[in-house]
Amino acid sequence: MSTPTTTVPAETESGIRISGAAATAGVSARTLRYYEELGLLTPSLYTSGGERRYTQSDLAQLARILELREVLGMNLDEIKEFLSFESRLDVLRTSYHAKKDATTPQAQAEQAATVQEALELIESLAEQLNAKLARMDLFRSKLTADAQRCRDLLSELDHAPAGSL
Amino acid sequence: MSTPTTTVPAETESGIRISGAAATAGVSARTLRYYEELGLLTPSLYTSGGERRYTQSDLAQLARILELREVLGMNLDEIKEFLSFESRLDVLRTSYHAKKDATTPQAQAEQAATVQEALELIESLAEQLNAKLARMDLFRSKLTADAQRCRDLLSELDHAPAGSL
DNA sequence: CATAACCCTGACGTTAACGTCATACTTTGA
DNA sequence: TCAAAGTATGACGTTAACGTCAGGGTTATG
Repeated sequence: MSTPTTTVPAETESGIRISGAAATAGVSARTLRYYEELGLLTPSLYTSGGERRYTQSDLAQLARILELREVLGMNLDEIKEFLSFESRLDVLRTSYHAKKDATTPQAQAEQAATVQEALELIESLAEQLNAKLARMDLFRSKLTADAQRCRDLLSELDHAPAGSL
Repeated sequence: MSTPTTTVPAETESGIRISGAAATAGVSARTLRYYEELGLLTPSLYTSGGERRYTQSDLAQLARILELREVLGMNLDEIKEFLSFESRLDVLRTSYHAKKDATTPQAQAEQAATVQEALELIESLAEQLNAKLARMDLFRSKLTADAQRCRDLLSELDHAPAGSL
């Protein structure tokens, strides 16, 4: 309300600092630097002094990376390839819908090839995923059966009070 | 048909040799030796000369280990712990059903504790598995959606012949 | 029964994915 | 403005899960 005496509440240069980003993602700062080194996640901006500042979308990207790693068990190279295809596809989609077919036939052919490649990657991934899901489900049913047998054993042990016979 | 002149088809000392076992399991001989070193898989017998010979049940055990590793993403220590609980449970079950409650109350309490522990391990594992399955399923649906969008894009590109407009 | 084809036990090498530490610079908050 | 807290950049350390190689026995087989 009064004269703005440069009393901005926080963050001289806005964005999340590296340790904050690491903490919210549940990883270490070293991990973030390492991912950047591999080209997996580059912070949206740097301060003039050279510090990394992460945005929300950076954090979202990071979450995706971690999901690919933890849930699908991909290694960082596979993740990089996957992300690369994804972003290439995104570029294609937006550019395609923006400047509707103002492209040359050669460019169109290239685009089609990229999409084709991405489609094949995705389908192969989906196939592997399905196979894995099936095996995991089978394993789960075995597990629940085992658990039931444990419970049976326990109730037997309980209902045979001390030294019956 | 004729006199059996010691013409046995194969294997002086029976059992599968290490490279054969490794080949059928799709791993290396080094891996089998390593697993033995960690106490994960000990061959059922050794020849007098000191060579490892694997049986079918050894191979089955190996297959389980690999499943735990590949499908569930366990590391070898976790696998060892899991297998240990499983075998302990097996011992309990058979001994319990054999010499029906000829045990002391203390032994019974111990058994119950072991079963309880195993049950908890199994349930926690099942829980983690379910969580992972859910996340994977969600990922799968995203993947199939992506694939569909790829196909849409492709058909658009195809049906716009060269430089339409 | 000789010999090619395996196998044994060390023991050192390798790779991915970070951990840790030193040194020097930046940012923040009183 | 100035100290405390955080950060950057090397660079070396670490761990799991094997790979690989040497030197020397063992097995299968023509």
